[in-house]
Amino acid sequence: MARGPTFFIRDETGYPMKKKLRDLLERSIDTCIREGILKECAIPFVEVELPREGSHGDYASNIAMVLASTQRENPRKIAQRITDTIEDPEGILEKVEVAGPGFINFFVRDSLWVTLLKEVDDMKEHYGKSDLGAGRRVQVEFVSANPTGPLHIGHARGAVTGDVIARILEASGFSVSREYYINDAGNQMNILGESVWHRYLEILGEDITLPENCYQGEYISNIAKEVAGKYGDSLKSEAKDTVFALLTDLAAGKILEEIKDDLMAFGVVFDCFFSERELYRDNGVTALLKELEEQNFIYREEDTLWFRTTDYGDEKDRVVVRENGEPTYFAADIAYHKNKYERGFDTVIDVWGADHHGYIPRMYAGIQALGKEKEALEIVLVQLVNLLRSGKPVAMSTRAGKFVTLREVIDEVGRDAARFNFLMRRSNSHLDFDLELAKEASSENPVYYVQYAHARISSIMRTALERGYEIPAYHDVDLNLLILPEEHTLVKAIDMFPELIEGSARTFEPHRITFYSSDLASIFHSYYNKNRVVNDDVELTKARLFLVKCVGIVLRNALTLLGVSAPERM
RNA sequence: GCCCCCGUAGCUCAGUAGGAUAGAGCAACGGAUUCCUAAUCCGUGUGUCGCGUGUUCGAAUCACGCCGGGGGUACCA
Repeated sequence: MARGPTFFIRDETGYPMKKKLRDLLERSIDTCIREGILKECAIPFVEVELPREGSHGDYASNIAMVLASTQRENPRKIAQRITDTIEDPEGILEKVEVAGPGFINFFVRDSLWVTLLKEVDDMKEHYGKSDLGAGRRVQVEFVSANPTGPLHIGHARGAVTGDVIARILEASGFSVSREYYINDAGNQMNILGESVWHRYLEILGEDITLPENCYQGEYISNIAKEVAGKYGDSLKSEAKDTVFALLTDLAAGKILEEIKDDLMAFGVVFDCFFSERELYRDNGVTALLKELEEQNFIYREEDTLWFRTTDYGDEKDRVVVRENGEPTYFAADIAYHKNKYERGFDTVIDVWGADHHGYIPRMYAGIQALGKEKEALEIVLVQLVNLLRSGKPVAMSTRAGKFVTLREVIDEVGRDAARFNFLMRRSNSHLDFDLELAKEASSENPVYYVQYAHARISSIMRTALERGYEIPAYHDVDLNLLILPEEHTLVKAIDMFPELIEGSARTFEPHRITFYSSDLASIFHSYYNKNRVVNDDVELTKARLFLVKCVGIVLRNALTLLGVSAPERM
């Protein structure tokens, strides 16, 4: 389970049926206490869950077992007392049973299931959304790759993960800003300019040996060509400092534009690209460090400035200004986060590659020195990707400029398949990304499995229209005709969608949506193969059309959250 | 050495807030299409949930200790 439980007030939502049952239980317990059937106590959070086993009812609660210790009483007895006291004025329940060590199992009346679909029909593309975030301002910062080369596949997973977290939070009622931090102030930028310089000389016919630390990719030569085309050999006579700065800016600008294009093609759009250079404007970083030094978060050792990160659980203190007077990346990062909070974000989410996990303690130290609570920062780690082709590792070397770019992945496997495949694992675990598998249009590729379910539903709707049916709304149909167990299974799955999103939002776990969409598609495909939606019975057809329409809405909503298209035909 | 992540079926992985008899896909084998899309479905097996101790009514899940894999341990970014 990831971080972030303090993000929400706990039981604010819950999907409709669970909420109803929770209310019944809470009222019953309350009554028991008032009438002396149970001892006085604080009522804990009442959990209602979906039992694995069908014979355990539609829903179950463990509340009696939770109460057992404070009540000093056999949980089965407590369960029985609560059960006996339950009032069910709406007539939700078929029956209630006490089972096992003290579970309370609820069997919901058949006719009630289908009423849950009204919400789906009413809300349509908004079904599943909530107002949990209550408009709180959240920033998600992700990708943030140096503008020294095109995005490669290693960046892709972070890009999708951050993007979908942002989408999920938006759907949960947060006001979300997506941000890309451009590290354009460090030494790597000078090397970028230098790299272009050497290629420029090469194009002008000089023999060069590229220094080992320079970027070697072909894109550098392409930029150099443009430079040569524009300036001819005039740059050779300019002062080197000026030329390097010019080349750096020019290259970084070009590369950044390319990065933006690639991200756009990947369905990832940022609200803000924040330049590290901004932080240094008006001596911003220096001023902040001085302030922190006065507050004793920072101490001086000869020419070096150290931050007391050990005060916040870090292994050792960290340098913020080097002996040579250059601030470290960490120094800029403190200033950057200060800037984030000054812009009014209540919570800031950093999506990092897992190889940066060692920076977590110092970042938390940083924001606490700024006077923020730990809760104001959430760090989501995304594990690295193993790129494969037909099961074999694809060798990559960033230094030599040999890597598979994001653009190439999108071109080869497609945006939908790429995105979906990156979300098929928890961010926390390593991901094998197989290019051949990802572009295969078959049952091996879950993205098509889900999309196919959606396309199939669209097809059913087309057939129905051809045969003179209208796509029914909730009040047009007799939902009591939906009596099959698999129809109830579908309704239950649809019903849990809002809570699923809530869980994903709370834990920053986009993969839950991926798994859910596969599950729902599976239930639907099975239902489809077993039963005819458009059949000889007009009323039954209408009822099933409505059900299937709801499935389609939820599939579409789930795919939309993943940034994956929901095709009408395939 | 220290820190973080991972360890669940032959393989890749889920496991929703500690719940009842542990799940899916793939792989293997056998079946399903007069009719809404076969990119689909149905059936057949598999587990010391890495090992151990503890916490409690109850542990894959929490705590501690081991074992194995990966990553991090810069005045690099």
